[in-house]
Amino acid sequence: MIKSPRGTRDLLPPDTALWNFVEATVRDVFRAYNFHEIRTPIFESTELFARGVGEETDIVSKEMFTWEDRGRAESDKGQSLTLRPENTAGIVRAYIEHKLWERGLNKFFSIGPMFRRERPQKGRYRQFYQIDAEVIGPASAGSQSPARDAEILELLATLLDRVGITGWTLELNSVGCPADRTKFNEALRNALAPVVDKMCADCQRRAVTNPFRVFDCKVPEDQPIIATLPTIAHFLDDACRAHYKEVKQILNAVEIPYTENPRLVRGLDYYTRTAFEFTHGGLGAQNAILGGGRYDGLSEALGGPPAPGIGFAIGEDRLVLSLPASAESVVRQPDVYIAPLGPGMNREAARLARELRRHDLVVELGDESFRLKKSFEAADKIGSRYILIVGENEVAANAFALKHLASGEQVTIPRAELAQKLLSK
RNA sequence: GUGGGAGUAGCUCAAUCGGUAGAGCAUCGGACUGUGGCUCCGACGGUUGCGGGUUCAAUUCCCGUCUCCCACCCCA
Repeated sequence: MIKSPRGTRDLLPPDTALWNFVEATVRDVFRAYNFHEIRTPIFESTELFARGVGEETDIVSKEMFTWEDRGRAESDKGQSLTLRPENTAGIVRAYIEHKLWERGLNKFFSIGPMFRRERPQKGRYRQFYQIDAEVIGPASAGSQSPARDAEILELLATLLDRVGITGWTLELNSVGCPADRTKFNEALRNALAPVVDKMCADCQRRAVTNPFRVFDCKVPEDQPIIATLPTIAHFLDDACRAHYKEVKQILNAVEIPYTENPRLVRGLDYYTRTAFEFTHGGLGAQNAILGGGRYDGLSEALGGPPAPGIGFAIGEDRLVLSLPASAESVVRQPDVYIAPLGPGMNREAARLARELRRHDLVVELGDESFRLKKSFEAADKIGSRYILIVGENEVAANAFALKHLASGEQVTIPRAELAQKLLSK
């Protein structure tokens, strides 16, 4: 049997209804904040991600689905292409390619699949879905304002509330400018050097490869040491510090609760200043529903003009996993099951179904070969409100037996009044 | 990529010491030819994830492999 490839999965009804509910709600929220949809390709040139996300990141160095184009044209041959592992680089590429700075401030959202070649586990798939938003434009259009950061965070709080997720936590930090991070990194290495041999094996490795990660250590014995290490907050320059402060003050003004986490870092190279995550229990080790931050230097890194921006990516799979159990039944059930009874009745049933569907009723259609009992069972099974019997007697009288399945109440109703009856509760 | 656990009918799970693979639910049919849900009866359903090995005999023991789950790593 051919199975779906590792780390991919089929979304089936009724789960798809839940996904559609989430996406419809998300679109409503974006509309209120004047965000507009952008759709970019699902694969891009490999170079885009190498430069945009960063050669040294895990994503680029070992998680991308990459192949070489076999195109016949010389210009295509050997072109290295990659299934997008994230969406920000592609959107910034589109910003540059279409000279979107001419439009001032761009507020985009996008929903679609991303691909990373990781080992799957709960809430982590090789094809997964992200709901992205990006605010990008020239600084003169206000793209660098802390007001944009706060608006994004307030939007997210609204969005999670609207889809029905409770118990989320907003974790907030500022990772400063690249220069701040260089200074911090150096200070961290210096602080670790004399104590690292007293720490666990993982930390000893992290101290070399990625000192930030030492903060993630869960070994109790290491905590006193970690408490003494410097945090990025001490290394922010005045402008970054002021920016961060203003973001927090606006959040206070709009009453969005947040937790400052000076140890929060993000894995993609392009982040500057504001960095954030919304976390949720019940997701196992992958507890981040979404993450994001500011990327003031990304456009230039990709060969574009200066264009500060901020964005986020929601893991839609994780968002759905975080929904309360009460969110399960959002499927609209049929209003009526039409039961043709006996030879030649399919034709009349089809005409009736067509009429009723024009009134925006949800109609399921049986088959004339079914015994009436079987039609009833089928109508029950799909949860239809009514069953409509189309037999010889009904056709002759041009009036049909309509039975309410839950109450058992049955009436004979003239054809002309059918739709009205079905529409009225 | 590393470590651990699990894989038996569509689903949830049994199967004693290695001895011909079973139940509930679901599906289909019948009791019941134009009136459902309940009940009863019956049927269908399996290369025990896949491949190899040991054995008279493997769902069971061994090896490999695939997938999922958990953790690491990392991220959404």
